[in-house]
Amino acid sequence: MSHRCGVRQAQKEKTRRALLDAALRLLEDQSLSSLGLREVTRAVGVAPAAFYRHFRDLGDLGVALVEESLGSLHHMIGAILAGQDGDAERIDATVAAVAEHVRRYPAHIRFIARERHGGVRAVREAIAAELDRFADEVATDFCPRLSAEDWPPEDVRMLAELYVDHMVMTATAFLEAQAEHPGAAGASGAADVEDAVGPAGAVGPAGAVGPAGAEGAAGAEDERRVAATARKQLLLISLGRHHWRDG
Amino acid sequence: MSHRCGVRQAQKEKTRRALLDAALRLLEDQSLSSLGLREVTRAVGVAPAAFYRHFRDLGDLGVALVEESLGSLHHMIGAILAGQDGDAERIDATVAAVAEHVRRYPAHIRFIARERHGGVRAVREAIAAELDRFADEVATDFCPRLSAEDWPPEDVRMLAELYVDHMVMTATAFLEAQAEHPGAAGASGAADVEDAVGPAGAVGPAGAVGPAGAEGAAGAEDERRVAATARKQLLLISLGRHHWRDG
DNA sequence: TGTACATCAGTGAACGCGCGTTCACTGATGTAC
DNA sequence: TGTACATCAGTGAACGCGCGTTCACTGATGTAC
Repeated sequence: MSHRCGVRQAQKEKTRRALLDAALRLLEDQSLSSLGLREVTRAVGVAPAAFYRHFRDLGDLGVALVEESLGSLHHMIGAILAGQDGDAERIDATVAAVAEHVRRYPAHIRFIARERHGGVRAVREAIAAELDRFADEVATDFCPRLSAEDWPPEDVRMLAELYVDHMVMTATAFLEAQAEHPGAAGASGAADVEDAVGPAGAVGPAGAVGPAGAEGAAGAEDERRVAATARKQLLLISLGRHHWRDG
Repeated sequence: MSHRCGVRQAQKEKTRRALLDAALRLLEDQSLSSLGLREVTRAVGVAPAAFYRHFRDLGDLGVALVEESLGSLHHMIGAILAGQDGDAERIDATVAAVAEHVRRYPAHIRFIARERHGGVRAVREAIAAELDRFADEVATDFCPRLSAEDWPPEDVRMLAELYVDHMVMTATAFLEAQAEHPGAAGASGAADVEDAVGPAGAVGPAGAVGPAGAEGAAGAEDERRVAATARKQLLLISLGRHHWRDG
């Protein structure tokens, strides 16, 4: 048997990663259902037939990209929801974290936004399932806070879904704001996108959401506007949440 | 000159409509960037070359579909926002109207949801511009209510964007709920989709959102759940809105 | 009303092209003894 | 350690196919007199 062997396994994994990365890059300018198998293998530099050693078809590759794209978000949100005290602080931290995430993994976010309602059923369903799990987590993290006020479970779920949808909405808005100014700092290739600990080039610009921002000028302002709107909307939702059980 | 002539103009318009309708139907199962020109002309029953008498390319056709798909929503929302008194009543009316709209024009809504972040730039931009106009209208309709309480313009805009995004979100959720049970009543073809005054077959099922509902069974319940969640979320937002200027 | 000419929506054949998939193969890596 | 055999990731050629676009054309509709 060949489970957990050595060099060959590693080389195969390397090609697989290259296929995923190349596809993700190509998907910045088109949707999955118009992406070509030969287009991907050409970008990687392997024969078209090699594709089939890793994926059944492009839908299969798409499903793999979904898990990769949304997996990293889980930890981020969990950490934020648990760690903060006041509403305003938690909201600021959340919006800043979303902005940073979009900066670091723009292609992943674009992929999710594009394929969430895209033309490939398997991918749509994978995204829906993952976002559902997301809402579960948010509900669980909020539950201790809310059940003390006697929130029925379906109301907790309702709130969690509102938060998740708003997060996706905000991430997409950040993406569009950043797409306006192509001359940004974090113009990294597809290679280092999966390093869990981000490269230095990706940490810097995230700080620019705050005071600094010697960037591509036009886009940074859009980004601040998106952040301000998102914060206000979350604050308004928080106000509603506090008065929910009043009457 | 031939402006506003007779038979020939009418025949041309008829073919154009057939192309739009056929494309919209085909787009229920795929995205615009994977739709083929020949696929559309084949469905209509004309030669591929005939397409160019009406549209430059499929992106051009897509932009035409955007205006058609979102145009009908303007009147609906305006009428609802202006006409109701209490928060709960207005919310109920809005959610019911969105549900009915999705039932009547499912393909239009699916098209907007799919192409809002899809692979064709011109179409994305057309949708963004139209949704922006939407937010303007909502802001204008809400302004008299809110400026009495000294809402700054950017806060009004923030709220309007939240409402528009929530409406798109809700419409999409209804769509997915209805997609679960294909045996619904309003299974009309692409032909009568554009009649402003809906056919009898389309008015019926919309009423089923309320008490009745002798439908495809599984999907109707999903739909009620989506409606209940949307109403609660809008109610929560209303609560937040009322307390917004408190501090 | 009738005739001669202009317009132009739709035709159908042709083109070159890149697609997804298949197949027997090669040769480096892994395994057994 | 050395040898003989097995595995299997990647090759490259071949296939049939449908694509978008072009072009000169046809014939019904529209216009001028």
